[in-house]
Amino acid sequence: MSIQTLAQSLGLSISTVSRALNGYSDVSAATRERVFEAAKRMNYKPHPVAHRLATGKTGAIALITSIRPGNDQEATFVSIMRGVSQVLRQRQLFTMGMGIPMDETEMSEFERLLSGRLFDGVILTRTRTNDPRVALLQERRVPFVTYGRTQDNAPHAWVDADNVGAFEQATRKLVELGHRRIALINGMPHMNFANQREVGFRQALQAAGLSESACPVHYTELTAESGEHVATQLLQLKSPPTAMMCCVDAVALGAMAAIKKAGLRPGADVSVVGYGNSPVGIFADPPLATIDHAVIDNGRSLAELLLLVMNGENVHNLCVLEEPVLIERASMGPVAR
Amino acid sequence: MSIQTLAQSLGLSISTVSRALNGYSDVSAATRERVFEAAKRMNYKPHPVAHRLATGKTGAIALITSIRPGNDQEATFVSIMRGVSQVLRQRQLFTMGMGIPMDETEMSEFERLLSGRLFDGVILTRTRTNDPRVALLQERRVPFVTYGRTQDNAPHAWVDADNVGAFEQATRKLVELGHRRIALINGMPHMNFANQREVGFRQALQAAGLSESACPVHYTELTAESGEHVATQLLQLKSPPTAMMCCVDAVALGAMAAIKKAGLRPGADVSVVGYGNSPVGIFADPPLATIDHAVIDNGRSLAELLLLVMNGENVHNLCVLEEPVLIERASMGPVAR
DNA sequence: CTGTTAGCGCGTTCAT
DNA sequence: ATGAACGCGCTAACAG
Repeated sequence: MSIQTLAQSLGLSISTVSRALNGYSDVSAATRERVFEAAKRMNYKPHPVAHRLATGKTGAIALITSIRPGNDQEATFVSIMRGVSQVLRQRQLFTMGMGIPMDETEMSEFERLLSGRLFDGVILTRTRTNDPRVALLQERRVPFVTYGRTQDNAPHAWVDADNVGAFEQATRKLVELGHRRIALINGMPHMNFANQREVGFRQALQAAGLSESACPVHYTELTAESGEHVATQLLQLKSPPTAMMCCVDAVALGAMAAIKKAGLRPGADVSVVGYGNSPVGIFADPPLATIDHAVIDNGRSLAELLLLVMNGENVHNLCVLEEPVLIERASMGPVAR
Repeated sequence: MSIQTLAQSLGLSISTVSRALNGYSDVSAATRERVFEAAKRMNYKPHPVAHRLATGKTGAIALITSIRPGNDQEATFVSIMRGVSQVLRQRQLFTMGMGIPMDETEMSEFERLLSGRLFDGVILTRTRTNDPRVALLQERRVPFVTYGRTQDNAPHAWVDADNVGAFEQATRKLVELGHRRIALINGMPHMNFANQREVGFRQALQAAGLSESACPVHYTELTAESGEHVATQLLQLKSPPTAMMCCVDAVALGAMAAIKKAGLRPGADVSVVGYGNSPVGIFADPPLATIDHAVIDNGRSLAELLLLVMNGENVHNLCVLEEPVLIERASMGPVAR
């Protein structure tokens, strides 16, 4: 069922049928009617691939993340996909989630993906402070938006949480609760979100006049296992921290486990704060204090910005900064004395 | 940089260049060399869309899941994607994750997706006992494999865990520990995995001669919140269960929270068993007994089966049944007396 | 208003 | 061993 057979059965030329279907004004109302009726009756659908070849548009966008072992943050990816696809579906666009391994093959895989021309635009997640993928997207002039900012790349559209502010605020809160030895269990510092959270953390320390030596920073994988491992080490220090800021909830849950295994009570003896408000955190024991983060809304914002970028909008002011909210729960409390 | 310009710069015809590039035997070795050299030098890549139009192949496969609010099982989707893409990448195939909302628009969206011709094959997750999506894939003759079996559909290739055996075994273990009132907090029964887990559960009850009335089954969303809600109700029964089998870990974590709020100790007063071996379970308090499930391996299997199906293999014996493993942890213990 | 024609970029059969 | 010519299915510039 091609446009050809449809045209023949109508006794019209292919181009007339095409223009009728695509809503051109230079076709008579009567003809348009006939064409639409016949198309519906014969259940004609334009061949998408031929359509793509002729127009250069694919009708799909890619949501790209990096995948690597030892990363339990996968649920957020699907949440973002949910928000993105919800918006793009209304525009008849497909959202395709794609994962690229974060190893030595990364850039060649990324390049292969871009060369595949499967999509009209890209949403790139998990940005790094200096992100070669962003550079390549810009070089290729692919419309894109990032989830998370960068630091050393040329300007681009982005959606991000105010990581600095969130960690500054949460750390300050711990200071107000009397904590003077606060550790940060952070993600790898080349990940931009981790970098920012550390900045916020240090700002709060400095404002409070806390010594850096009493407030160690560790970099680790984003897993409960890593969180437990690092927290166990921290608790063996001569002057162990009385509070631990954790870059994500999974790490925080691991840290709580370590605290309990050391015979201490999270929230009472050692405070723990996570990030992400993951659904199980509220059911942890004690419930996990965390920083809430509207991931699905971010997905919607990403989609809306991408539509603007694909529409040729100037990229410079296309950004959305979300303010996360500290959720105080029992894992966070006054310093023990 | 099309094949045309490449051919011109070589003083060859388009067809010769094409055949040289595609490894046809009827082209001289010398010419082949020249063509390859020039292609590399000029960085020629065939236009993927034109290639797709000419061949009918897209070089991509879709991993499709249904998305809906109140479902915390999203991490498994990314794990599967990881396994699938790992295998398919070696074949130069792209893996695209796509989510379709599980509501009244589902089938029209699914149809639109299939009509988009963005992929050569499909992996369909979260099967239902009677799955209209499977029926449509068969009608359209799209090569596909499901993650999870169906019951009322025509035969198809699948990968699945032995849900019946896993829940039968875990429930039997609870019986051996002395439990006589065991509840099942299950997913919606039209989801095939939930249906199967209930079958296994009931088999164990029957074998042990336990009364159905003492062993209630509840159907709920796959969230910690729902788990807590249902468990709270269960604990208010006149003869509350001494053990709770939960269809997923998130529900189990919620159930444990409910048990604690009721002043009881999970594992000592009320045993809890989950499913999925989610990474935070081992750090729960007490550590969560669960059923381990090699999700990434399943992803690899899915990819391998799909390659066979796309290769025209007969579908009837294309299936992989995984045996999950019960992991006994402290949330599971002898019945209190 | 409608039809003719020319791409889009590639794969492939059929002569030579 | 090579080239000419056609098909894939559709869009769009041009002519009438």
